[in-house]
Amino acid sequence: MTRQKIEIKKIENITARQVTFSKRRRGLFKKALELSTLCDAEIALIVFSTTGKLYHYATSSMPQNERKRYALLKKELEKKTMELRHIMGENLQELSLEELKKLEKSVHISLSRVNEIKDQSNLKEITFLQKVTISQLKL
Amino acid sequence: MTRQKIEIKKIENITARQVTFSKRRRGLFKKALELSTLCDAEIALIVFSTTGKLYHYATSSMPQNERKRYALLKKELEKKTMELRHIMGENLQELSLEELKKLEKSVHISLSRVNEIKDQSNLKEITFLQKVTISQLKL
DNA sequence: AACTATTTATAAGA
DNA sequence: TTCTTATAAATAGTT
Repeated sequence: MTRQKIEIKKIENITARQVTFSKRRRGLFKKALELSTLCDAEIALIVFSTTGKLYHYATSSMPQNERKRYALLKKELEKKTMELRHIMGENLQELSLEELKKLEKSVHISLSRVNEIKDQSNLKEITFLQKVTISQLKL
Repeated sequence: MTRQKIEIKKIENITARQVTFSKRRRGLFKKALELSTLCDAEIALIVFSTTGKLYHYATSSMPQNERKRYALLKKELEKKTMELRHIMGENLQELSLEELKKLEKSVHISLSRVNEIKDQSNLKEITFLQKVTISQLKL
């Protein structure tokens, strides 16, 4: 990328490839760290060299291996699924009074946002429908 | 890194953070792809945004099953995250008229269920107890 | 979503 | 490997 522009294809010269690998690997990990820091994102980065060496980076909140990452995703999905159910009025028995209050608050916020949307020109067509629905909901 | 040098620490402004996240994420994935191509390295990169969105890259030599399972789960999670947002009144601009109608119907069903729960005796008791507690606090 | 002034990354050379 | 440096690429702030 400098002194001369290079084409992005496998570097055949082994020495040159190793040098580039070393330089760019450092750059990549640095960028990953910066992104996670700046944007509060969770990142996992694993690099295997052709020589079999492994380089690894993961934000502290990111589980260290594949299985754990999968479990995290699964848990996250389960959580979202349950959240959705609650919002849809299912399994409300599971909720504590405190949680029910939060849910009510959420629904209120949601409805005020729907009202904001009403004012937007591209949704003018459906304003009528929304008015009818909201009056039915008596909110 | 340009126009002005920035300090590498969490960006507090949400809009600015999202913009930076989008830009740098693209940059990071590009760099990952270049490294794997130039140096024939195997790379796995996973980025989780604060909004719960998942971005993933893995060289083809990463185990097939793992990637497929992951991709599937990722898709589900993104779908659920979006559904939740819509229900919470966010990103409603993305919805078609047809989808908005469905959402309205869902909210309607949800609210009637919440009303059912309200009528249940165990909650009545809690409400009563709460009233007592509140009146006590006012003394 | 584009632009552009700078900063950062890096290819080649030492 | 490490440093240097000319140049390519990335990107922060702006529009």
